[in-house]
Amino acid sequence: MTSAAASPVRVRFSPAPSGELHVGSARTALFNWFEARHIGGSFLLRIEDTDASRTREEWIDAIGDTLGWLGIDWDEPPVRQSTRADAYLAAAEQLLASGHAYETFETPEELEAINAERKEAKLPPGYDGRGRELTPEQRKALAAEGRPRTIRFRTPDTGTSSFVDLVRGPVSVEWATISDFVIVRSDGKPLFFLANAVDDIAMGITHVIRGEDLLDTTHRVLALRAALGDTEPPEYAHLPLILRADRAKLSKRHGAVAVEDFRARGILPEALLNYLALLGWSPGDDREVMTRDEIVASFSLEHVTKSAAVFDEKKLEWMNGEWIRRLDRGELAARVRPLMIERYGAGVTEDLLDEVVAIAQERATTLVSIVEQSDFLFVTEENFSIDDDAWQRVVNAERGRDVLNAAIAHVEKCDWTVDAIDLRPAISDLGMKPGKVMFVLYAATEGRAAGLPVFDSIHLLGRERALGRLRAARERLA
RNA sequence: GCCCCCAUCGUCUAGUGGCCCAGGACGCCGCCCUUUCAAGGCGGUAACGGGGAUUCGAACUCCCCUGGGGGCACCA
Repeated sequence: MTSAAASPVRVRFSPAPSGELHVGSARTALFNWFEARHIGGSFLLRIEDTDASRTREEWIDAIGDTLGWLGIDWDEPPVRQSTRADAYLAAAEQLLASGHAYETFETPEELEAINAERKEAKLPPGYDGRGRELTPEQRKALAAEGRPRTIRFRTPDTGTSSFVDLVRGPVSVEWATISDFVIVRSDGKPLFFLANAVDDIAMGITHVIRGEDLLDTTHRVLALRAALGDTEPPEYAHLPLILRADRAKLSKRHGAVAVEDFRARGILPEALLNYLALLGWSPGDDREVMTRDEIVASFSLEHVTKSAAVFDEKKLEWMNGEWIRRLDRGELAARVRPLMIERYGAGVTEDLLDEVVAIAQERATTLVSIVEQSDFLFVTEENFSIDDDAWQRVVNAERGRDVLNAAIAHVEKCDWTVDAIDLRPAISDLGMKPGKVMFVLYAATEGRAAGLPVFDSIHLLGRERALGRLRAARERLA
């Protein structure tokens, strides 16, 4: 037995590049990374692109970008499985030679027939092992017919496969329920199980941390490793799945599931990382808003939960608001700037950006909400409009016209500072409670009944534009 | 159909036999503050799926049921 110091922890995140990075995958990546950084081990990246038909180059780059955005770094150059076919095929040959695997020659139609039979017999889909005892001559003859050749791993007929999962404890299954599975396809390409086993051995992976959807495959991979001569299998930790609100699996068909979707919506990486860390893990105390470093310091697979977790976007947004408040103003401005420029173009000056951020930071929940709330500053006067609900409230207000008149009179002659613009005294003079009628001013100047603090907004708008909008509202009301 | 995993407030979770007639957070509701509100403060609502067993004592252990999820293919 080697000591812990002699065998440092090595974990890997191994996405299949068949789309944008899903939050579930991101969570898996995060937990691996947390474990590595907590222990001081290595975090590696492996691109599982053995299935060329599902792989797209741009997804590979996109995954790297997304991980980078989250602040995840990796310690060695990523391994591309598509470049390692020789190693997998060599392993397959080794298994063939040792009798752990064998060649079969069924056509797709024949396999379908086998599955139909098995279904009839109430057996799980799979293979019936009919090719196991073919003689070399028979195999040669079958191949000569031009039949597809695959390589299958011979699973035990009896006995039990078991391993101890770091989060679930002992897990076992009867071998009789697992049929011989394909490790090399008829097109000569290796399959997941083989590539996985070979690479985990080659990369010296010590801890496999992945989603619970892969729990059952562990028995196969372990058998494969043993057949390949491996004597030091890694530890396995299967993370609970992330579910939608209706407890169905989180999928791309319903709402945002890609990390990039949340990024586009103005979720901060700090917040998403923090939220994801708490889906299936807790520090064991009451802390919730935690920095990456705090999470790394406290992380332990022992505190990983066993049951599936529902992804709660409301809580994510709350947490995002917490993070928006924690950033210093300059940093927040830097995060908002690109979104502002994308949306409003050159009109976004540094001064304006800085002021918008200053007044929005206290209440915002997403970056995008800050951008949206400041739209009234960038719209031209011709295009400025008040949304229908807000206007209806103004129309229904008892003394909307009086409020507008008072505001106009004040704004016409007051000093141009936020403090001087304060319209509360003018409204109080009318005998009204400012808080009750302020929405009239929000509607007139910002176009909606609620938004960024209105005195600051008027200040930002400038006297002429603000007066123009207030007067326009007064006229429209007449 | 077969196999595997899971089960505390609506949601994320704390809880590892007495500290629990179950704690925190989000959400929701109410009140307060207030320049609207998506912010802040205070308070409230709300859970151990059911049944057995073990024990002086069970949310915590065991069994059964129920429920939820996952896997099984030449996807990963």
